[in-house]
Amino acid sequence: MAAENDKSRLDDAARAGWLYFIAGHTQDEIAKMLQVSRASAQRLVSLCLAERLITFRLEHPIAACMELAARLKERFDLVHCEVVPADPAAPQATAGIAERCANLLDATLRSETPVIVALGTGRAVRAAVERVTPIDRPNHQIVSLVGNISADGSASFYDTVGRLADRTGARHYPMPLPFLMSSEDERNKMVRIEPIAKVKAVAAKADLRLVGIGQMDQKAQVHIDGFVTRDELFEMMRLGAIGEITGWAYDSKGRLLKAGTNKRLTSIPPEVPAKTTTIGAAVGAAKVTAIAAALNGGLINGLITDETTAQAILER
Amino acid sequence: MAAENDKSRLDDAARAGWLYFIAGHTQDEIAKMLQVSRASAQRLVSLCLAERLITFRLEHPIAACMELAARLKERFDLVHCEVVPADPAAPQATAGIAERCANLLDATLRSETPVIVALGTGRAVRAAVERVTPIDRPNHQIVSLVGNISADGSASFYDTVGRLADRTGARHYPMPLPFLMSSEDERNKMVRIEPIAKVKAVAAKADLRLVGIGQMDQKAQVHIDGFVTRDELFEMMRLGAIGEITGWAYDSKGRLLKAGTNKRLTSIPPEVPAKTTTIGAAVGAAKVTAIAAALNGGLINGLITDETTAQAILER
DNA sequence: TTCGCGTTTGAGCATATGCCCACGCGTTGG
DNA sequence: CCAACGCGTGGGCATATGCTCAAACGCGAA
Repeated sequence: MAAENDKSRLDDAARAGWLYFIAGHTQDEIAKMLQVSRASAQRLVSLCLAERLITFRLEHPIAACMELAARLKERFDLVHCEVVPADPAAPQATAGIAERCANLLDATLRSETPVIVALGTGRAVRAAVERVTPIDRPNHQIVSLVGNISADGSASFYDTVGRLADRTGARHYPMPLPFLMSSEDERNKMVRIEPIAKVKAVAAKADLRLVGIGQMDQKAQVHIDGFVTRDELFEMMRLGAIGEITGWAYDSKGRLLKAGTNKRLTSIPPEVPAKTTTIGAAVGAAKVTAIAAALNGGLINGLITDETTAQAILER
Repeated sequence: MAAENDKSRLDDAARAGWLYFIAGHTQDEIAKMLQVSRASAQRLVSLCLAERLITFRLEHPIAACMELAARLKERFDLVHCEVVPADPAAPQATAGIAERCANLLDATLRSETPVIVALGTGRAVRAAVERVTPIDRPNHQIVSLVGNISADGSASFYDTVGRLADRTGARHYPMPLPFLMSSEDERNKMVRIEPIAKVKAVAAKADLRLVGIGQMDQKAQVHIDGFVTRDELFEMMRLGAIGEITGWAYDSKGRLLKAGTNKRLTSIPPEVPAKTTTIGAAVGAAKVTAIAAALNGGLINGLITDETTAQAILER
């Protein structure tokens, strides 16, 4: 009896679901057709969903991305996650994620109330800034998390802060320091001087941090860009470094190293775990380990990546 | 440019559809996520549907039935159509359709305003009547479309009208005539006498006609039940009869024959094309041709059948 | 540059939906 | 046998949705 009842109820649920989703009738119409109250029709439709009698299939590449993003968000407890379709023609292309980062920046900067945006390193971040829609927001503040003077004394071409400020009229705070100081003592001295302390103070209040994620291997961007020497890189690798965010090297568990270049680094250190919305932006097979570690260590609480990379992170 | 735009628009539509149907967000939430107005979010979801980016799949046997019913309704312009799941154990079982017929009768009779229900022949109709929920509706009227006296002079066991009246307290009008008269003249005389004319008048005002559909072959129910002789049956078949409704034989195009037993038949003739809601109830491979012809000829404008039969009708 | 045309946008409203509550019916346990 | 319980039901309300319409926008032509 109970089974019979359940069966007929599920039949009705299926009927209702069919009429609702496939035939496109309203629940009122369905109620009349099935000779029940509208409330019951609603329950049947709802039951149809609950019992998974009906499934939705999205026939579009985006679907997989949405799925991956949802899983990443769930798994790593992220406040924000976006996965863009992989570009088969250019697996390393940052264009896709840069567009999304720009969109995120646009959304943040659109606010009328003053916001503080902190920027880290990375090609994606730089490309994102180029794509931000110009908008006049003089009350916003843009702050750099990393020194913009490279080893040779020239200003780094990663002048993302300046670029973004240009587009928004916001006040900006580049960090007028070399990436690395020559010693721990000197670093500690420098970060206490007034202009730097000011930058730190602003950064500490940031509403959004957007940072690149670098892998620490022979092709590490920090080395390629000349911020750390080959020897420094190898030392950090020996110490267990597998990734870096704004220069701060961390190991495979996402723990910041307390040695090597990290002791001489002028960059503003990440919060651990991230409390401020801190979005990592990175793609590529080489970065999978670094991204996963950053996620596990709570160095970031948001991620923008592509389909291939997202897949790899989840499959680790 | 246009293509690029369209593509990104479809991407957004897919995103919106995913968020709406799969993640279960409201359109308001989606609007915020995608940085558009709620109205636009609604447009995106709607576009997602229109572009068939998303498809619904109902994982339930009922789904196929609903689909078949919709196609039958469309193809033959029916006012009502139901297809019940085929019972693999008993392909000829009328239980399923009887239940639906009973449901239809229930629904009709539940009305407080007086209704007139006309009943034809058929096992499904008889079984349906047995399943009708008793309800007190003394103002309704139940009228028979066929004579209830069989050839041997006894009252037919198809006393569906009486049974249904018992269950509803409705006034009922059996047709106190033999199924066939001995000649056309006699038939014409009989149908003009007062009690019969009254039945005809009531039947003409019926709100619902529920009729069985019989095939005209060697296993024709009208012959098995003794209403027509073997010779009469064969004559009708020779004249092109392939089916009958309330005894009225028709050909493969659904045209009523103007010869043979039809000239001596006392049953109330079908409207052609059916204007009153006239529901045919029948299942079985043997009846496919007869049902299809009745549909094509407009002898019925509604159908209750099973999955197998529905499939066969559509594949003809 | 300005004008006009077609498209897209967001406010607002009528409608549909989801959900809470009190009720009634059938079932179970004492 | 009755009371307590669970479950489904329908009414009613707050919210979400679909749609209309006027305004803004972009785009191409003069």
